[in-house]
Amino acid sequence: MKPEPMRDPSLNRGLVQERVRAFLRSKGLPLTAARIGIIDEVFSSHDHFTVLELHTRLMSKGGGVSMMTVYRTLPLLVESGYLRELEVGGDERHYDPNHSTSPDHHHIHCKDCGKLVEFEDPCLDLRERAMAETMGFRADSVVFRLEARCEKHRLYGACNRLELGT
Amino acid sequence: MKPEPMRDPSLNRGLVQERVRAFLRSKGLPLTAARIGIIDEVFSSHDHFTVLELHTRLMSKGGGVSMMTVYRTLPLLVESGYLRELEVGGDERHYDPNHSTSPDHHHIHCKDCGKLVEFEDPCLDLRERAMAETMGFRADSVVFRLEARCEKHRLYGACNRLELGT
DNA sequence: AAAAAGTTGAGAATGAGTCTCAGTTTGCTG
DNA sequence: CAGCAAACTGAGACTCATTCTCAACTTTTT
Repeated sequence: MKPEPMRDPSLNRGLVQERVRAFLRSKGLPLTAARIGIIDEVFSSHDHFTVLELHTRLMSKGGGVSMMTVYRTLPLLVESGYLRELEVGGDERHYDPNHSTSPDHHHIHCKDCGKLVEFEDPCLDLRERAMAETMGFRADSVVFRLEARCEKHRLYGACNRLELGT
Repeated sequence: MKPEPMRDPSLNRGLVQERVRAFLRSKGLPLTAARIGIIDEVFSSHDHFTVLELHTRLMSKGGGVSMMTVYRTLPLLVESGYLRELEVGGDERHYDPNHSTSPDHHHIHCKDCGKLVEFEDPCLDLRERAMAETMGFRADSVVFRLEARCEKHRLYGACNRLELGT
């Protein structure tokens, strides 16, 4: 019996795109060509990206948008709840378009290879929620990040769903 | 019966300062006046600080050191294991001089008030270690950060030692 | 005490992100 | 469909933390 994939592919990206557009409409914000292009591109894949990477992807597909517009639009998508801003150490901002399909996944960031890996751990999730509540925080943007150094290539293995007791 | 304070004040700072100096010596690095002044100031209190804050403190106490030297020295202290670099979102780097006295504490960062709060949670520590090992990481620089929005001033309450079941 | 090795700091450079403002697009209303 | 107010866009200037450079200076060694 295989473990389930971390994300449910049936929750398709087109639906997410539509929901984000609806969010903008609900805020009374014009749905410009630039915004549509950015939304489509952001939610066309599951990959994490930086602002520059996204801009490059947009340019290569002919959707000519300036960096400035990308910088201005991404916070709107974050506000919609469908995009998450990752806080990886370093200069560049990283984004994660999987927030809606798998809200409780976390990240491991390896300082050596720079790789970002996602994982799930229901036990950690419970603990986080309990802690946030106990301390009077809104659990709204709780972030767990495991910052570590991996030993060479032993990194890419059993990264999903630990089966530890408790 | 009061809860114990999070840090043990008996592990005095003078000892930490001596250990850090020994670390530099062991690396064959000259113990210059600038480095001694920075070490003394960093480990003279338990407060988190930014590079600018530390520099200001040094200047106000007559230890005239340039920002450049501060920038160059702090990574050495991090390497010694007695200083920790915090990864708070934002432009400025934050440091935490409590790594040696309380290595397994974590941080809550409130985006509204900007406040950094430390807390301990042995359950989370175990979980972290287990996960790091399972995934083939060196547990050496595991970091847990709870990034959240506090509801006004409900933040400052039961921040230490949660007593949740398992 | 002089040479070798490493450190220091002022100022220039870098680079991600922000600001500005003139010109354009959007969505409404008649 | 035209007109218009309100909002968006982008080129380039700007910010600001951090890094680079290199000549002058300490520290340590011989």
